[in-house]
Amino acid sequence: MILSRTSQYALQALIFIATRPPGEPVLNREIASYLDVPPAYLAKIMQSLCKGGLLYSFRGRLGGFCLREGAEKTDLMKILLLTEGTGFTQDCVLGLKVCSDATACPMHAKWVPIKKKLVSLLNDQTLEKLARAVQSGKYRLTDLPSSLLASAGRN
Amino acid sequence: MILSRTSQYALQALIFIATRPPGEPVLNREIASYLDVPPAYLAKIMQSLCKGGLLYSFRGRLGGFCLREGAEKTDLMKILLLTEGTGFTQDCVLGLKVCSDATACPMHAKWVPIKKKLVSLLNDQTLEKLARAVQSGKYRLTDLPSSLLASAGRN
DNA sequence: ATGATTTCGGATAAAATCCTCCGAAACAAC
DNA sequence: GTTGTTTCGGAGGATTTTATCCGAAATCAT
Repeated sequence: MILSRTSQYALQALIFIATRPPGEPVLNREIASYLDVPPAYLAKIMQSLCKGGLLYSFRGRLGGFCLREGAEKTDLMKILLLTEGTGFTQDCVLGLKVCSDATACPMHAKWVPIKKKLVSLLNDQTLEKLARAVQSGKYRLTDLPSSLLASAGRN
Repeated sequence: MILSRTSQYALQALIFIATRPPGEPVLNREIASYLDVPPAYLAKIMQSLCKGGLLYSFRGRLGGFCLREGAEKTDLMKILLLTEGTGFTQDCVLGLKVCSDATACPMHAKWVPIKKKLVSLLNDQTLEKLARAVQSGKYRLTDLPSSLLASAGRN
């Protein structure tokens, strides 16, 4: 799997919040139920996104989470840095501790261009863009209802 | 991490075997010590590569593992199919069960081209090619001695 | 045959990831 | 202040991944 479940939940949740009117806190419960992910686990992830500086949180009635000012401009790379750690785009495919242009694994030369494309995509995609894409109705953030699931194909 | 440890060990081991004279079995112990990976764990992986049809194994004296006939032409995709499963290149980035051109997550359209590049690279790289690259001396299969490790940089 | 070597197969342990539970603190409404 | 709601923080459980151990089977040399 290319992204951990934690990362997938985090991305989904942040994009979802970005589709909502800014400044109005969204309940963890609401996010979890919309995305169909375990609420208690999502809560932990939300917590760490707060600590990571992407979200504000409010307790009690009218509480919930909302994006920090300017966080709509946050790109996926910044988020994944929080959830996957720095190695995610830096580590050698074959697992070598050191793999640079100077001293490389046999995949390095061919791998670098793909990695670069991946990184620039992640740097380019912001929560705002992705939220708009969802709002347009052309793309989904959640699974289809299971009644339709059979006919849709996988790729 | 983009590949599991199991996959990394498997790739390293297979490439290493491909650098050795074909038909002469290589000991698990030798592979593990050369690659500096846990021998008992590597043994399990070797076993599954045998079941996957990539290796022959021989017990007893003069035993060990060697590539099946024609396995030098095996591409990385075939190997990763064994070690990562089919989802590795098929699953949706955001984790949706169904994510196709017909009904997609907001990353889908931008993601597909990168995935295609990745898949065709994996299809193109064979054990033979990679083994040659190592034999040429331009590329390494193992970590540098730790005495040099500090100065070499990470990317 | 006997002994040495090596993989095989199953059980088990350790660590990481995924996930749950619960009491406490913060906050709003009454 | 009391009550209801929500996040916070810590503890713990479940599952998967990574890793170890050991007896058994196969193989070869003597």
